[in-house]
Amino acid sequence: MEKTDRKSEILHVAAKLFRERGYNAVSMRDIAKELDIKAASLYNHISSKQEILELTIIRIAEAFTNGINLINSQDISVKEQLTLLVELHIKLTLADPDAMACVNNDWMHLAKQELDYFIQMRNRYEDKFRSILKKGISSGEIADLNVELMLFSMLSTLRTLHLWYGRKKSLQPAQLKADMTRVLLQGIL
Amino acid sequence: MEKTDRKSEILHVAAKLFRERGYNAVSMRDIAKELDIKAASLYNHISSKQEILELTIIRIAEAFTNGINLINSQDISVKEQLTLLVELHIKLTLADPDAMACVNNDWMHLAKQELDYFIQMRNRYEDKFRSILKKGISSGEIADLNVELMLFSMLSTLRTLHLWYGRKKSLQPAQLKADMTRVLLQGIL
DNA sequence: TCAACAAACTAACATTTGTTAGTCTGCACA
DNA sequence: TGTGCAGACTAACAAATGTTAGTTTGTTGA
Repeated sequence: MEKTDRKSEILHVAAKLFRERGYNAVSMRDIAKELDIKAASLYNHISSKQEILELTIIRIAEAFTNGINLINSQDISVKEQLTLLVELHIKLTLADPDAMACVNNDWMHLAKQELDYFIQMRNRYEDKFRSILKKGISSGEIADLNVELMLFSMLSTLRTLHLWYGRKKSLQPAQLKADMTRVLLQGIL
Repeated sequence: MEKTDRKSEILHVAAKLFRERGYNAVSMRDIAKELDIKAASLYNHISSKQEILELTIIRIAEAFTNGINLINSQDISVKEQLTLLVELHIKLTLADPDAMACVNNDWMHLAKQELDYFIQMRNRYEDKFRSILKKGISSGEIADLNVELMLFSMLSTLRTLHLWYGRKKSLQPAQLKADMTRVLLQGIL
C-alpha cells in the first residue's frame, strides 16, 4: 500500500512549490531539497523541469475538456448543464488544488507546443461554456445580459476556488456545490 | 506636452511585460530592449528590479485601501456600497490593466517588507468587504448564504476583469458597471 | 564658450540556473 | 554468490541573471 512512486512524489511536491512561488521562482534544487535529495537525482525520474509543468497542467486541462464534452452531449436543461459545470470545477479543484493553482498561474510557461495545445483547449472550453449561456438566453432560461460578462464572472469564480477553499473546513463538497450554484445563478440578494 | 519621463516609461513597459510573462520570466535586459536601451541604463532611473515591482503594486493596493475606506465611511445602503465597490474595481482596472494584472499575479514576489505591507492591506480590504456583506445579511438586504463564498465569488470576478475586458471594445465603462452590478447581485437568471 | 548634468554606453562581476556525465550503493532475483 | 538495475550521489558545464563601476555623449544655462 501507499505505492506512490517517486515520480508522482516529485510532481506533487513541485506543484505545491509552484503554487506558492510560481514556476520560475522554483528551482530544481528547491524541489530536490523538499524531497531530501540532490537536484541531479530528479533526472532519474523526469526528463526536464518543463516536463513537470506539462504533466501537471495538461492532465487537468484534458479533464476539463472531457468534462465539458460529456456535459454538452447530454440532453438536459441549461440550468442543469451549468450545475454540472459547477460540479466539474469543484471536483477537479478538490482533487488537486496545487495543480489547479498551477494551471491558473503558470500555463504561460509551457513550451510552444504544449502552450498551443493548452490554449486551444482553453478556447474551446470557453466557447462551449459560452454556447450554453447563449442557448439559455434563446430559450429564456437566462437573462439577456452581456454574455462575455456572465461567462467570465462564472469562470473567474470557478477558476479561483483553490484560492479560498480549504480555509473553511466545515464546508462539505455537496454543500459547496449547492451554495455556489445558488450564488452564481441567482446572485446574493 | 507628453512629458512622460523615463521612469514612468520604464514602469509601464515593465508592467506590460510582467503581465505577459510574469515577474521572474522578465529580465532587466528584456525591459531594456523594449525601450531600445541597455539593461545597465535602467539603473539611471530605478534602483532595482524590485523597486519596479513595488512601485507598480503598492500604488494600486493603496488605491484600493483608500477606496474602500471612503466607501465604508458613507452612510448608505449595503447595496449602494457594493455598487461603489464594483465601480472602484472597474475604475482602477481600466486606468492601468497591466499594473492590475501585476498586482494579481506577482504580488508574492515582493520583498519581505513590502510583501507584509501588501498582505496586510489585502487582508484588511477583504475584512471590510466581508463586513459589508455581513451587515447586509443582518439587515436582510442580502441572502443568508455562506459569506466566504459570496465574498470570493464577487472578488474573483472583480479582480480578474483585466483578463477579458478589452476584447469587448463596444462595452462602455458605465454599461459595464451596470451590467456587472446586476450579474453580481442578482445572478444570471 | 564652457561647466554641469542627465542619461546613455561598455565591460565585467558573482550567483543562480537547468542539465549532463560518470560513479557509487544496496536490494531483488537467478 | 553474483548480476543487474533503480536511484541516489559528486562534479562540472554553459547560459542567463541582477547589478556595479567607470566612461562617453549631448543638451542646457551661465
